Amino acid sequence: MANSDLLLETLKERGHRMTKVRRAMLDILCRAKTPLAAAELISALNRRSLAVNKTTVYREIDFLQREKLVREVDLLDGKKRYEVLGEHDHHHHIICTSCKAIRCMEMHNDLDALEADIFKRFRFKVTSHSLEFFGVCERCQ
Amino acid sequence: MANSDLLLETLKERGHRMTKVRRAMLDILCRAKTPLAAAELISALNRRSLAVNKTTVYREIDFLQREKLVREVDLLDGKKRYEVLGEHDHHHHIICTSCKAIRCMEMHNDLDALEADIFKRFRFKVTSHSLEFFGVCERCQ
DNA sequence: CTCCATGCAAACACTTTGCATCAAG
DNA sequence: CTTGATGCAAAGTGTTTGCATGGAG
Repeated sequence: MANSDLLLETLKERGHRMTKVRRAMLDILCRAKTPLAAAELISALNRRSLAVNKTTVYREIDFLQREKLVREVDLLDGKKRYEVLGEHDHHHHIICTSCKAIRCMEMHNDLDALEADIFKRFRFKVTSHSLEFFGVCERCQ
Repeated sequence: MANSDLLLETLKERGHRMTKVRRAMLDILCRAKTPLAAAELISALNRRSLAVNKTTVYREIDFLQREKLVREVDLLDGKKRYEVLGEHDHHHHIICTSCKAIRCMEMHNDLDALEADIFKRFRFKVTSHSLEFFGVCERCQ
């Protein structure tokens, strides 16, 4: 989705170290077409002949989240998933409850009006939202 | 939120048994102002002097979900939460990332247009969605 | 050389399963 | 009685912690 070189540059500028795992994880996350769970990340790393420990992966995910380069997504399948937080590629997910396929869906300013309304009604300042759609894909219908 | 007697009646009509735990859980879920996690349900049951095993609680939650009386909600705090699925009380949640307070927010036909659009674009039939807002509540700002 | 990054084992939190017993209808 | 509900212990799954070692800058 995004360019991992850009993200690496960002981290460098912030004074963070560049390691093989960090580079690979960012690259994998950037190329992923759907949010990845920790186990999927580990598999992907292994496929690149990187035998990374799960602890490292979880810690790196934490790090990338703290750096605001990655965010957590919950698709109600019992594990946390992660995706890179691109500059402008705001999107949501469509999950087929039959075949479990996940697909992303671009959207712009989708909930701005709603969030403004929430502020008016509750003085609650929305900083993020999660919005996922569940249903049946064309093939499974 | 909803009336537990109504739900009990529904279950009875479908030929299901009525037990002390089932009655109590439905009542607790109906009175809850926010979705409850399994541990919270157990505490609530204990407060009513019902010493219920966690296995029973998880199994009852499963049952109520299969019966479409309860649905799972994920508020990104690491545990599944559950709430009764009222007839017309479609709502979403607003979660303060500072004090963790949860509040519900009524909404009507909120995403119908979006879901119609999804069907047009992907032939994907949306059956449900999850939408939660994260941010800072008035008091924590 | 100094920290941050990593690996390993063990602990943790939450949820599920297997099997024996109990109780609603 | 029959079948679904319950309890208990144990296992399962995903994630986190403590501590020693390794590697980037």
